[in-house]
Amino acid sequence: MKKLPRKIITRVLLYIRTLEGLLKEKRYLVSSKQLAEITGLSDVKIRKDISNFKKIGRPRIGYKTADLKKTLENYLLQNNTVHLVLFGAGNLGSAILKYPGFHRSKVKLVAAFDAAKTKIGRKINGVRIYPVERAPEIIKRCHADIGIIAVPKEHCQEAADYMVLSGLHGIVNFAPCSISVPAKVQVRNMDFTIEFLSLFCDMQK
Amino acid sequence: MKKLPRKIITRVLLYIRTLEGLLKEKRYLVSSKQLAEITGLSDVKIRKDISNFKKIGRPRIGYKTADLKKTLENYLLQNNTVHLVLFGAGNLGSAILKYPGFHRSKVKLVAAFDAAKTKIGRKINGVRIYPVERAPEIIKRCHADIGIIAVPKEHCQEAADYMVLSGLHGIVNFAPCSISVPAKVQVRNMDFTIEFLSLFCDMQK
DNA sequence: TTTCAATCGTTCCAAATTTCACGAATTGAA
DNA sequence: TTCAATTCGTGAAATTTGGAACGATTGAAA
Repeated sequence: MKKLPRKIITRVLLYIRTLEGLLKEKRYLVSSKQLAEITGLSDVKIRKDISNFKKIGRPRIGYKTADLKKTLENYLLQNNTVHLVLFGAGNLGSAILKYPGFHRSKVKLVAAFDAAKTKIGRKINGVRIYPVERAPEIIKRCHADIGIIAVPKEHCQEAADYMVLSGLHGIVNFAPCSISVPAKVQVRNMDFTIEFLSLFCDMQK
Repeated sequence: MKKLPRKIITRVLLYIRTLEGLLKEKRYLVSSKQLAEITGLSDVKIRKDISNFKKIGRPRIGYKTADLKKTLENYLLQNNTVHLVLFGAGNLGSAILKYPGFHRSKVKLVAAFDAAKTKIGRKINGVRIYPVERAPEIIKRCHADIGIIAVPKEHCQEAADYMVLSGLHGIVNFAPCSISVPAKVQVRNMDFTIEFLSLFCDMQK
């Protein structure tokens, strides 16, 4: 099947999250219009996104919540668990390690790295902290998929280099600086300041 | 002047961040091509973004770093400081309170709210934590612009309601759930799980 | 002075994305 | 059974976004 653009992938993941919530509330049927109300997207867009996968909806009825969720998950995630490693166990890093949203989901944080001697060997929320030098070895051993950068921006590129060296092909960068990596490595930047400011500018109508 | 789409705003904020970095390195001239290399965007796109504001570049030379930064800032931020309030001083909330990236930027976190009696009255990084009931009063008093949701998802909608009640028109939601707010309120969702999964799906080519 | 190379700014075009419009399917009620 | 109402799925139009091409400008070198 064809590769989907990122926008659609992100929305579909939002549908999956929403469907999970609906299932918890025992709502076993849902229409694109209801999903639209919850998510704030348009119903047509939702139907079109869904139609990338399978004709699973029934006119006049909507979708079976569980079936739709399963269909979307099968296509996007195929029962995979995404393995994450974290660089930087400071304030933000620790918060990510303790993030409860991961617990029962398809995401697992398997190791953390830090430069501070005092932190090494400790465990946070069951995840051990290693010295950065051991990153390549450990990342390969535990088959990590994605690296998270949560180090001060002075060490941002260094962390990225370790990740590339370790064979990671995906990086989520929380540091407020750009990194330089080979083209095959995908980077997603999450600069809180930029997020806040961009929302603010948007608000100024 | 015309309102710019969000994508451009976000990129321009990235240029501003990049230009700040260049100034620190005493690089007083920069070309669109150099900015492209640093940011990973295309030089044409960068020139086009910049041309929304003013003809400030000089062929064969590029842009004066300081002037360009000032031009972009003037248009987008107009010397405003964005005032943030935080709901939820747990792990993630505390990390945001301690986030060093805000210090010398246009963003200021002015108050935090939490439901836990034990946290109320404490200060984190100079920001006092108040009971949520006092949110409307305090938010109005300190002219906050944007609210950050960092509460467990069970209390997500409640936090959003307080924000709307307090007159906020922008919300950044870190909780993994959708919120329902009036149309005039802008919401930006930051679900870490979705970010990681979407990057992962993208990587699967 | 003239020429050349680099870089900006802009127009035009292609691709991607969203919205619109509508036919098809299904259920429930008359 | 027939009709009305609802909702899906989709082709087409419209909008947005990104990219290619290119003229214009500038500084430097011959």
